[in-house]
Amino acid sequence: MSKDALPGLTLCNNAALRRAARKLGQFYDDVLAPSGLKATQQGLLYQIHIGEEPAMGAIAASLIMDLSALGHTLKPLIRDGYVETFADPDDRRIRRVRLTPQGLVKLNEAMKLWHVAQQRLEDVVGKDKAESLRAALDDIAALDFDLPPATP
Amino acid sequence: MSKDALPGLTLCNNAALRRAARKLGQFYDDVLAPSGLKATQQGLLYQIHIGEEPAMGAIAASLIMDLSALGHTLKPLIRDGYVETFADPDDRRIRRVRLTPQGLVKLNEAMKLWHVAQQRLEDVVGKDKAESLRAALDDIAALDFDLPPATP
DNA sequence: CACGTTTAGTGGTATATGCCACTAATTAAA
DNA sequence: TTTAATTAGTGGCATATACCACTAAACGTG
Repeated sequence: MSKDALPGLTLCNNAALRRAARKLGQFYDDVLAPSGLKATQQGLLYQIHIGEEPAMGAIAASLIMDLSALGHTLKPLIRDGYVETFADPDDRRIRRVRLTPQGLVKLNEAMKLWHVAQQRLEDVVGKDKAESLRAALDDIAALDFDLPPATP
Repeated sequence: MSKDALPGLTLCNNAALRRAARKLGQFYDDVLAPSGLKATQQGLLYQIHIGEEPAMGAIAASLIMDLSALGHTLKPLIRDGYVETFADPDDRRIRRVRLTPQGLVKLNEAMKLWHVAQQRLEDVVGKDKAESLRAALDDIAALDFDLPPATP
């Protein structure tokens, strides 16, 4: 017994989620490491890729991420030349995002590694279990906890 | 249709996990806000509390967190006087951690709010579903992806 | 059309987390 | 016991993410 030195007592849904996220994040990051991308970056490039030059707000909404957080996360990818932004000509408030050619190459490279990670995980936990886990996580992501306001 | 502007396509286990973690984290953070603690901090205080003056390494192992990350996360809590560290007299490499009296007070305050969040979540998703989700997450956390090395 | 409001992003600040290099303390080996 | 290897943390640097205050652009109304 070297690992679990303390009782996990993971009764907290949020704590359990973060813990699992750290674990899984490390795994995906490890597998993706040869590409030089983190799993979060690969995921972001992918999200941009599947969108039609998505606006930042649209990406943030899809990822359930704060808009400013997205802006910050995007910076290293822009700096490294994988992504570029441009103002929407019809509404100059809107900034759209697209992959550069190098970004697309890098994404393809990372996707190969992603498949490896994804496959290895599903080998370990089982395809069904992984699928139902994702479904449960999507449920969480889709929840609507409107804090019961006084409706004044 | 204002929310999901892009197709979620959450096929990636890791992406789904992070997305759910952002969502749930925001919810717990919102509910805990009156205490001035983030959900991560409440969880960390709790983990310290249930341990017997745990060593940093033990806490990090329990939370599946990098040791240095734990050190960083601990800093604001030490600065705010909720936590203190001290060297183990039998092995001065080891730093043990404990709550200060104020830390205990703050934890109790935060736990009340935590119960609210936890309850509200379980009201929304259902107790069984929450429980099985936690079980699945604990499974993930307990996985052992030893990258098949060449075993030289 | 001028003014107030809403919408989309940016920049600053703070926490969360990880990796790496380095130090201190222990332990194991020669 | 003197030295090599292991263990526990620290500090620096980088990304991930959030909230807030602020700017700019578009909208809606009188």
